[in-house]
Amino acid sequence: MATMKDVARLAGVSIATVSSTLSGRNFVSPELKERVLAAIEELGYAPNAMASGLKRGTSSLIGLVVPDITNPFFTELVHHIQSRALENGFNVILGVSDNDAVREAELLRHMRTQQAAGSIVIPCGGEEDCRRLGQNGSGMPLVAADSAPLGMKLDTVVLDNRKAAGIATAHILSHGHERIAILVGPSHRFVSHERFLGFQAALEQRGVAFSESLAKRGNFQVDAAREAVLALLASRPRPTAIFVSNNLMMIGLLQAVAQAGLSVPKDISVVSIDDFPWATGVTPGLTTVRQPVKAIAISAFDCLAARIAGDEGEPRRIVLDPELVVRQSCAAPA
Amino acid sequence: MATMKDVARLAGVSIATVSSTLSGRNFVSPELKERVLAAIEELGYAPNAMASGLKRGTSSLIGLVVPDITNPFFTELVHHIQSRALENGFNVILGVSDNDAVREAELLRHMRTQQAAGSIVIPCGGEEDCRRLGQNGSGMPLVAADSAPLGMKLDTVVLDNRKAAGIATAHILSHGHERIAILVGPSHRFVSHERFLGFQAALEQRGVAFSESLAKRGNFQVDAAREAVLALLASRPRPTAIFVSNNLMMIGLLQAVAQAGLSVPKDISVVSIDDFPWATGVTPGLTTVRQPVKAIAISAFDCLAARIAGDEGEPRRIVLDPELVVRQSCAAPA
DNA sequence: TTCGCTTGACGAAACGTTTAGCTAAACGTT
DNA sequence: AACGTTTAGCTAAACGTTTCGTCAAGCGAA
Repeated sequence: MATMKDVARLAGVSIATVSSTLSGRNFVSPELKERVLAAIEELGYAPNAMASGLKRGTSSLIGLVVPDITNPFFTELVHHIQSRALENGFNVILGVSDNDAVREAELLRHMRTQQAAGSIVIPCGGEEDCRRLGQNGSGMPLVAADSAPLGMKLDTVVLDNRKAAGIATAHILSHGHERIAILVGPSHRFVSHERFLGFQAALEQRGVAFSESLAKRGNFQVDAAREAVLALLASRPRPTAIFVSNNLMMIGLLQAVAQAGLSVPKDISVVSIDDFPWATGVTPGLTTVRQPVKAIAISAFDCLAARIAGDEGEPRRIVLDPELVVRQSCAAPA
Repeated sequence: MATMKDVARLAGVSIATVSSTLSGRNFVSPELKERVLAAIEELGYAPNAMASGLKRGTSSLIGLVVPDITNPFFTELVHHIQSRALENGFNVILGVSDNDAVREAELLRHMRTQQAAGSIVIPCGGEEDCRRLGQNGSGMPLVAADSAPLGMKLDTVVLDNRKAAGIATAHILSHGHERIAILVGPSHRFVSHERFLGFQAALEQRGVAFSESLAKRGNFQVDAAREAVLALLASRPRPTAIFVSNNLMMIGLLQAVAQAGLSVPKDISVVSIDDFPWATGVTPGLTTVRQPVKAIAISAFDCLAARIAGDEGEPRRIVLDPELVVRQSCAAPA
């Protein structure tokens, strides 16, 4: 592999001149510049980011740690963060924590070892684990996105979860439903709690009673949601609508409804949080609350970039607004 | 950020001893080992992969370049490659080429600059672009997965695309269909071509005529597929079944069928290549040909790992078998 | 005691960059 | 002509590791 030394020798200049040519930090005469570029071309020289990073004490890598890349919401987030990073000259090291806080911490150590200039994490743990993230003494800037509780000593970028649940619930209520069930995520997660509160608040505002028996607390995954919905569908009186607080649980719901031989929205109305890329491919189209995924991604990256550039201000919290996407899965009760 | 020097000073040993303790390459007495570990703990020392990589002339990074991370098939591939890599002590730099061969090449240059020990690429281009990948003179080992044409001078890991199309088509034929349409991907892509050939061969074997008017050539994307299917559904005599040669086109198909007020499989049967994580969430369940995603991922990584370890053998081609997953989207014609 | 041998630990030289500091040539002033 | 000033380009010292060769101490054998 050719090095600067080789380029310098071939071009008949010093390595400092090669370096200056490449970085543009010092003036190099057009004549030498040309010779250097020709030598680079001829040797197929590519700079060595490790050497340069070592010397400069930083890298153009950022870490990105997500709980589960197959969840389309996270996939899209990764996608947007990656492309924003690329536009800004950064490469992304991807880590999948698999919803395991221990692995998450381990991956962040990896990022630090790789000298990542900073990292973005979508915390998978409960509030306790998140608090530990906040005490990241590593010196590597860290930004938490999506499921960051209040009070982390970090920049955080989150959805207004209460509002998201609120507009979903309000939409259901506006069709005249009164027995509305909810699928809640894992109780130790901040996101679940917020969405649950938003749901309750919306009911209360409309004067509709909340019944604990209609609240199913699961784990944000497909299977648990299916079982929960089967139980709901078997109960009497059956709820006429279900608010589903994330996308994976929506899949479980669809499975359960099909299995019970019922149909949406004739027998039961549903609205969920998290839009799907394929929400338009199913019949009926699913009414969902869309997160501003791209805006979350960009805000998170830009926060991180600011920290990398040396911003030392107080931790910021950016809260973004959801948007209701009305399709056909919510209708008036039978 | 603490360095080995700091650790050495605090432990009262040389940096060589610290290095030996960490790498285990030389024997260190238990006593010193303990002092070193204590110092590491106290200082919160983390090794600097750039320095070590620079010295050793290699890194524990691998590049992974995919055309489009939001396609669930690629998402899953990324997921499995990432976890296999992690198990083997590698971190993954993710690059999304966005189906652009220029960007793909650029990303591979990035990987090289970052001193990736090797890269896995899912080529997005046609045969011409792929051939260029084969002449990668960079010295960085490269493995192509999923859509690699024959004759690349690279290790390749691919699905048996002809067989995949064959078993899908045979399944359709076994229900008695005779007017079978096909949605083909972009014609310059090897994968499309192979799947098309598999389709034709299966028809021929059963003595069913192939009609060019029932072959719709698209771009593997949702929108084009929807339009193509709308045209097919409007044609008379209408085809009774459609073979869809990838997952995104399947979404387009579902949209078109809903838009035309028809239903699967009553009015039209469908079978597609690429299973979806949510294929079970739609009604009716989609009959698909599943790619052995995990096996592809593992093979690709293991090939790369062998090259990184110094394997200098001839380029290998690993061909893996598809599997038919029967659900409810294919029935007898009306 | 002396000699070689083993062994745990160390010193110092790389790895490929960046960059501070220097040199010498070229120029404009007086 | 002598002087300072500018400037293109160079030299060499880092950056934090790994690793080769060295060294001193401890040991058994002669």
